[in-house]
Amino acid sequence: MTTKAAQLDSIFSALADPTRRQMIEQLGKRDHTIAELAGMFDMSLPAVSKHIKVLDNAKLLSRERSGKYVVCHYEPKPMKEALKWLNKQQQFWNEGFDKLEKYLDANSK
Amino acid sequence: MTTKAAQLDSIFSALADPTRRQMIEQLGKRDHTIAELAGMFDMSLPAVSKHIKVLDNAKLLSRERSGKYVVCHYEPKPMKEALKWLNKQQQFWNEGFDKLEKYLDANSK
DNA sequence: TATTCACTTAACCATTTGGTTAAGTGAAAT
DNA sequence: ATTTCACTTAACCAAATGGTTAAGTGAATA
Repeated sequence: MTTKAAQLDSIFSALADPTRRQMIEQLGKRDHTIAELAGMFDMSLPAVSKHIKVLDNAKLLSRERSGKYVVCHYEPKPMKEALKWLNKQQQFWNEGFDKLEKYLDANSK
Repeated sequence: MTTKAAQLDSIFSALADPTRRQMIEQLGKRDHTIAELAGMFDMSLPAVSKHIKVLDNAKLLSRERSGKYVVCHYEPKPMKEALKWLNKQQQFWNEGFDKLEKYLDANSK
């Protein structure tokens, strides 16, 4: 199965915002409640809630109710999809580079 | 020197659009003129020109005049910056996972 | 049961984005 | 010199983004 474009759309646009990248960085270390995340950034709770929603839509995190708290948990799978695309791109580029190198080698005698 | 947030902003938002990702895929294989790229996508030249500009601002490509043509050349450096961030994120996450594994190992006897 | 706490949703606003068509520019061809 | 080709910029538009404050919801506490 190949990654759908729309999936990469939501992943890359989720990662395009510095606040959201920082949130991911924090969640990579451990789970956090929304209020904890809000405490790290100088913006209103609704603003934070919106960012979380964007990350949730991109499946970069999952939310779970724990009593009156909502705990956010980092989900690594979409990140791997992004890495896959970037690596593939680099690989193709390197192949092109290899071709050039081979050409240069073959004609350098 | 550490990658500035604004740099990753422009890279990830450039990659958030499917048309621009396809352009990068094509340019990864070989250079193309603007008109060639335009031919691959069902949109006006100005629309293509705008996308190219976004990729140029993110330094994912360079433009050079060649007679009356403008040739676009793929630049791999920003892609490496994106890969660096994603890998770092995965690495931290894996470290956390290792910690969990170690804990489980230590308490499994 | 009423209140409070931890969010979420709604309504609003300014800015950005991604497209359009029309006008401008610079090199090539006639 | 004029026209044509390959863009680029300008002006416009609708939709999306990222923030705000105010109102709504669901679980815990008094």
